[in-house]
Amino acid sequence: MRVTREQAEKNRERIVATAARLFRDKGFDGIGVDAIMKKAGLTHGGFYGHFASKDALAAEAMTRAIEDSLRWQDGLADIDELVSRYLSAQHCADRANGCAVAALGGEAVRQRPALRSALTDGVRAQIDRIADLLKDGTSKARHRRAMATYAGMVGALTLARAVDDPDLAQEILAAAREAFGDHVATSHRASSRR
Amino acid sequence: MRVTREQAEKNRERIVATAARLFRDKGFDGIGVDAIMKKAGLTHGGFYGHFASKDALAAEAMTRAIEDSLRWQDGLADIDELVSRYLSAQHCADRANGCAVAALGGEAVRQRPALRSALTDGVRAQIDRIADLLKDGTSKARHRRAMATYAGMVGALTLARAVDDPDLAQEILAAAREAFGDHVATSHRASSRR
DNA sequence: TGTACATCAGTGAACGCGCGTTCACTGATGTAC
DNA sequence: TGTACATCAGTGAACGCGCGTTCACTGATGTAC
Repeated sequence: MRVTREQAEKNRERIVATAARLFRDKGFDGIGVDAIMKKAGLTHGGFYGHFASKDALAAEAMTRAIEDSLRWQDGLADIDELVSRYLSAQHCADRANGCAVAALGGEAVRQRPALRSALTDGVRAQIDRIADLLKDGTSKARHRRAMATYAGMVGALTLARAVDDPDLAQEILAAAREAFGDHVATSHRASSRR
Repeated sequence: MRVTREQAEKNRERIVATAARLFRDKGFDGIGVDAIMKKAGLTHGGFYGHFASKDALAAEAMTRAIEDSLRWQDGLADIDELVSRYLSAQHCADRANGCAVAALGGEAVRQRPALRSALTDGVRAQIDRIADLLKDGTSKARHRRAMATYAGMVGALTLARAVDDPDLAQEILAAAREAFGDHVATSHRASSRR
């Protein structure tokens, strides 16, 4: 049954937002069009009125997921707080609403160019944001440290989620929080001056 | 046609070894039983004479992949060399023969317990190995630094592979090599003494 | 050592299910007068 | 503003392909005598 244009647009939005969460939670191959549409409160048949293919939705969903993962950091002015939140038990447990790069980075290599491009934009944006929070050094040096810090964050989250022992997971998160918090960002600077 | 028991055992081995490489290259959902058997020089029908299911093979292949990814480090006595090799352009390009944790860590959450358990063993072994290469500090402190270093390595490799810009990928690898090489392992120690 | 039979590793056709995609249809919305 | 018709968002059945799994069969290996 037909629906207002406004409502149709809202539906489309909801599909993208739902997919952005479900893909992060279950992976691109782990969730189907049918399940996404059902979760969005629609039936699968209408899908192709909104998107050319599942891949096309995946690319849009990745863009959305990247936006989501950056948004929670808005207003954070402290690298230590950023790192603590990123490496929190909460973020570790909540794949669906967490960092898209950590959740989908490993699968992205095999996805469409548009999707990889969206992810790359997200990586760049995240590196810039971390670099902005590092106070000392040239822009170039801060970006270098930001890349290493971001790598540490993504890796620690990936490891903590992959491992089947909750204690080990917590140890990894704690070790990374200590290593990549601001006091070490400082020591990185010191070492790169050597 | 029947084959020597010895040959059958070799075939089984080859299936596991092939799968260990193909899964790392294409992901668990990205490669089928048919393709694995073909690559191993057999036909798919014989598969279930060797394994109970694709999942069962995946668990064995993960164990094998973990062993592979640890073996190339044998004889390395220098943390800097370990980090350099792990974060080399070569390792970045060669998913199939590289670190199983970086290649499959993101998908492991959704796999069988046996597979996750194999991966967890691998993570522990890798952390121990890095800790052994760090010369100063208590065992506990070295393990803490090893976890952060390993996280940085896995994250940097994941990011470099995920991104669609080769220049950015190289920058990330270079930044991580600088940050997680031994001179910074030293500065980590310094900072944890603060 | 040689022979006869049982075993069983590997083959390839076939099955069945899941999932991406298509399509005829419905009925509410949008529009022309 | 009201009426008549065209449009089209969403529905649900159906299609077709890929893939994990099964199975009857083959013929070489393994074994009993």
